Amino acid sequence: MGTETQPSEQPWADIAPDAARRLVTAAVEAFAERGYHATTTRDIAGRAGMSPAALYIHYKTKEELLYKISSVGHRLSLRILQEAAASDGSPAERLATAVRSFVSWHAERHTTARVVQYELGALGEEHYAEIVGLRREVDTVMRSIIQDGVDAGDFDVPDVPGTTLAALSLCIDVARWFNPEGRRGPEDVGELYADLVLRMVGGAGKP
Amino acid sequence: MGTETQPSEQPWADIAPDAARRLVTAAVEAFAERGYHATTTRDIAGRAGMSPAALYIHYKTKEELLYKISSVGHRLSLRILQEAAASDGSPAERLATAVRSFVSWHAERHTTARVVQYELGALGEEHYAEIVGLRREVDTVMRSIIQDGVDAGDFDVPDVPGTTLAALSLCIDVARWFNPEGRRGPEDVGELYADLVLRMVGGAGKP
DNA sequence: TCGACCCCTAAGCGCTTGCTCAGCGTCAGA
DNA sequence: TCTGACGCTGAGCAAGCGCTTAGGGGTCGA
Repeated sequence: MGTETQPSEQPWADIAPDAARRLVTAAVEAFAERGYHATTTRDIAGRAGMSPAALYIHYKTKEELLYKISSVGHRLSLRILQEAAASDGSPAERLATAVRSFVSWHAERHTTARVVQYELGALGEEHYAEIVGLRREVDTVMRSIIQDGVDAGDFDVPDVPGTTLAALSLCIDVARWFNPEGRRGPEDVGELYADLVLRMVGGAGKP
Repeated sequence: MGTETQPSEQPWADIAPDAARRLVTAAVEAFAERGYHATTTRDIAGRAGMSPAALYIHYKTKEELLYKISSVGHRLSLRILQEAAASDGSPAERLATAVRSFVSWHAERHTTARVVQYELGALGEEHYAEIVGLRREVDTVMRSIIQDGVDAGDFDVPDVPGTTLAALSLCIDVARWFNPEGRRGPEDVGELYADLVLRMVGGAGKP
């Protein structure tokens, strides 16, 4: 709940000209609310307090804005997962940390995460291919934690790729349903989900 | 794998004039592929082998098509869940059956499910409210199975609403990532997920 | 004081969108 | 043979889309 979010978790802090940053945050809001295709460039510019033409001074196309959001968002969430995976502790502890932080990022930044996770299909071909590469890395990190637990004899997992898929799917889908007005805060969901994923790998009571 | 799908699981079998049915199936394909907003009425009509104007003889608007798909799809998936919940057996067996059939429907009919689960936001206000009601029923059914297991002492679940949310989220997200070309068939995913959800409720080895 | 530079806007272009409408062919019943 | 209902098409309308362009108005160093 009261955990202060690090600046690194605020995705757009270091985007260069002020106007460009205002445009990204406006686009994130709009894309998350209505979806990429239902959002107009006029709407984005309006939310950023500018005329429609101003958008094209900072970004070549509307798709480039989406790409920027998707790229920065994917890299940030991947880094959060990697840091958790590289931390000290048993596989169970690392898995719990990974799920907790990955999930609470998806909840805390659920507007960004929604765009990141659900608007991939609107990217151009090359941009899409690049993002798919990042997603594969996410999968690799999660699978390696689970595999470590299996190798150490701490987890009981008959199907490692399948369980990895399910665990990531669970985390990612938080972006879809999370409601900041709801009873559960980001940290609460992270805690709940860390427990559930530990149960899935059969390593709940392990050191 | 070889399990024959009942006609009831083929959502559009009983839509009245042939042309109207061709239009729904064309719309499902198009919406699932590109999303509602990125799909044009010309595209839908084209896939159904008709001129753009023909669409409006059978459906008042493009949104009405989406509503039809969403309504039929939600009712069907709800019924599948309800039937599993009403079956004989221990809570663990009923939960496994529910997850297995709910998940394999989402995989088997993943194009329909994708529209059902991810295009809600494009519905008009009244239609949206109606669909939200159906979704609440889905939640109620799943929660009651889990609660039964807790009451019977078979499950160990500290947070019933939270676990219900997670279990449904897991099932629903299958529609997003499922790939019919992949190694896992719908029945395989159903089996895997039934096991994982049983682990989540701590009732894996129970009668 | 001046010109160079950067941001920005007003206006609008070409195109696509959801949707309409007059009319055409087909076919059952009289 | 005529008639009316039905299912459909070709053509097209108004509105809105992504994006462009010409030019205005600040803020600099010189």
